[in-house]
Amino acid sequence: MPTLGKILIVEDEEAIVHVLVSILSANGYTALVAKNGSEALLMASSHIPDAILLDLGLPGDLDGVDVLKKLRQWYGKPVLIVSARDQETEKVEALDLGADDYITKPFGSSELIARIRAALRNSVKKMSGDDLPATSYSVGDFTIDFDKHTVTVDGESVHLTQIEFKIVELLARQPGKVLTYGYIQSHIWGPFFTEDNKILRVNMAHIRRKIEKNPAEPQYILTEMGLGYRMAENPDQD
Amino acid sequence: MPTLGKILIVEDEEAIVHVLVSILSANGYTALVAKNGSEALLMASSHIPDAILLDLGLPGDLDGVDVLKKLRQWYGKPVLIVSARDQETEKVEALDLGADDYITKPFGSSELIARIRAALRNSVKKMSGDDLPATSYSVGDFTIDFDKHTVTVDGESVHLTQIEFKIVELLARQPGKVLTYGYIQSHIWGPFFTEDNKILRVNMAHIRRKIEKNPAEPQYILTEMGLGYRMAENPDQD
DNA sequence: CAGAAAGATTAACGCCATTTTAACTTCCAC
DNA sequence: GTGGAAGTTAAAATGGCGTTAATCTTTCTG
Repeated sequence: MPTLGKILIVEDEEAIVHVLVSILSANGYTALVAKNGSEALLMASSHIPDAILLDLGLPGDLDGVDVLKKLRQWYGKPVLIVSARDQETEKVEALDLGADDYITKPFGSSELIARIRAALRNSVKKMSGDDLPATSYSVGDFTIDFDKHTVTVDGESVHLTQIEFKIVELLARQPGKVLTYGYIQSHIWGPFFTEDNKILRVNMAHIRRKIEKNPAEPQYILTEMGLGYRMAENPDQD
Repeated sequence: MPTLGKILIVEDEEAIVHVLVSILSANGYTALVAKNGSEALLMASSHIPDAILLDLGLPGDLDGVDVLKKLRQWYGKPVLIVSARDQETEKVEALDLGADDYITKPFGSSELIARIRAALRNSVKKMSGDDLPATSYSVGDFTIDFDKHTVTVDGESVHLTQIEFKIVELLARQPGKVLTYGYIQSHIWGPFFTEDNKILRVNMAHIRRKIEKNPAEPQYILTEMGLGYRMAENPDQD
């Protein structure tokens, strides 16, 4: 029987490694093991595994988050985080850095295998990138055309600058979903955006002054305090 | 008739063991028995039961809490605590360590079976997740969408603040399971939360005022006195 | 190439949603 | 009843967000 894929386990605790290896091999996967950060990067680059199981609590100079950052610079396949407690902040950080899923100990063998399978499946889907269909989005009297790079309110065309348009487009491609400040900023200004979000705030003020009838009570782009912004959703669609 | 599942009973008192075994087998389950901690760990790893009934008051070097800790490093299936008296601190500790539910002696056979069935159902649901983590949860007229960060009651969208949403999300990701005050607080306010839980109480009042039809008799988020809160479970759903 | 215009970033400040504190009431177990 | 635990409400404190204006940078244009 051919192997279903090579999985790299990055984990320092012997006991956990043992459990993971037996689960993986029992389900047709080949397991590789790295016990610290630098070893993980080495093995990843030499063996190019199909997926990586990464423990965030690693010993040594390179911790889990560092490894994830380094990996994401070139490694396009799934990285699943395996973490002891599910600490919200850790989880958000890891997912923001591009982790594909987050598995909390303890987990059953079937859950682990299911997650790995799902991640592999999604990665294949992502590669063959078939979808990017929507060419425009509308709510109420607001319309944005992604192709033509135009925005209209009440039939009146509105001029937005580069950055302003990008922000609105980002939001309008996932209407109804809250996009965090960090998420928006990383997509507009690249991965090395400043911690502070005041630039985003003034851009939002500009956008609202242009597209909202009453900027004090926005109807198209809503604020989620402490989180980010949300594009209003059209109740009829989606 | 095929068995509904293997249940491991960890209990030292002969009489109780006898009662439990007869209840279980009368209801279609296969019962295994371990009389102390090390025996329990051995049987768990060799037989991989579908659930474990664990008495906290065990004799020997390994007490119930120790067994639970060890189990939780690899065993992902339900562990139900069976405790003699209403020893609240013990129960809180066990729940914090990841126990799935608790049953207080004396208990009726129907209660025992109901709890076991619920635990097994939840565990199956969790495992069979062939896809990524659930994106929403509903009970009755209440729905929370984890992705979109929205909550609706009776079709009406309800606004929750950052902290309020986090609390509800935490509960809704493990419906039916009691989350202790300490567990909730550590997940919302980080590991250095204050001993007192009055802030959590205030937040719960706000949440209930927004989502419950009659906050005095909550139907979605229930209070477990001395322990914590529990999200109502919908027995009918998928 | 210079000067102007538009855009992007920075700084400062006031308001208000959110969070926390505090005081009190109600509920439940013994 | 009594005492501890949970629920409720209102007020104080905090900090996040929106906004305006000033400064710096880029692009456009004659």
